[in-house]
Amino acid sequence: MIQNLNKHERESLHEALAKSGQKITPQREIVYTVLLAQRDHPTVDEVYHRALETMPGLSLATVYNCLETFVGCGLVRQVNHERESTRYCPNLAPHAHFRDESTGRVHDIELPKEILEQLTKILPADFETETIEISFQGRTKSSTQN
Amino acid sequence: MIQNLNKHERESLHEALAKSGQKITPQREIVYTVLLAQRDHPTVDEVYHRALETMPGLSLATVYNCLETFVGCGLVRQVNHERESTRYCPNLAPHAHFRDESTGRVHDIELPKEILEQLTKILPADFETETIEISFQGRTKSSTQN
DNA sequence: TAGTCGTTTAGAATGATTCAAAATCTCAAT
DNA sequence: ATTGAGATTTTGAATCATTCTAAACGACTA
Repeated sequence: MIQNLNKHERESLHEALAKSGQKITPQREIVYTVLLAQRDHPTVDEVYHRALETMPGLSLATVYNCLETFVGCGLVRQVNHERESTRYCPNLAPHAHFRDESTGRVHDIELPKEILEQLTKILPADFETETIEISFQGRTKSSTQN
Repeated sequence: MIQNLNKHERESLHEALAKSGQKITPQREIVYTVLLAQRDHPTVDEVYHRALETMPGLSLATVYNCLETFVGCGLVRQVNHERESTRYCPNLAPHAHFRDESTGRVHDIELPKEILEQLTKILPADFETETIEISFQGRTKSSTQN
């Protein structure tokens, strides 16, 4: 059902973990695989249930741990909307998020780097940015459920 | 300690409530007053404790209710960062937020409307935006605690 | 084979927020 | 002024995502 990681993906994972001095474990591989398999910004719980199919007995706490690890080593981004459960996104290119209020789905929106540059310019001189998050909220008209 | 609302502020409040068919109550006036008195993006709990000084006996649930009401009628904006407690902001002009990681403080950043316009342009044609949130995360260099 | 250290696990704990039900208040109409 | 209907407030319990704790496990090294 869920494809294994390909060579390149496995390498990213191993490299990122190694770089921050952490180990490769079956749990981490599966959680990462689940994230790549369906890039729909799943919640922890969704990741957990998808991963259970491959590894019954996996615990929810481990999924929390794995995802936290990935965020820590820059493999994955967190996506928050209001106070809803945190969602996870393996897209590392700079992008914004659009949350469709009618479906609850989150879509990635490509973010031209000029806009990012302009944004950093509106900050006072002594403000140093580490992260910029841009999120849209609204509805899609046609809703061809893309 | 906390100034009363001035004529204009009181009007905004009454008008906004009236427009959405809701009543004016002492609790709502005080909560709104607290928000205007110190525009430092307080959490519900902070608003609650500040308001208690003027109205002992006020309940936390009421503060939740009032703030929800204000958000509902567009008087106040919510500000979320990661999974921290929601903060509240009575600044209605379009602006972004900068969260200083070293102090935890949130600063308003004026947002030129050209940028907002550009942002809406990066969306696919059938995406209709209702809200755009932009938040920076980082540190201030000088930290003259402005 | 034993020791070390990071990881996983289950379940308890936390903390922000929401809910439920009863008491109270506001305001328009009398 | 008084009343009544409906909105609001209050208290305390409930919920839910997330974090914590402590024990078990595993991989690797001495």
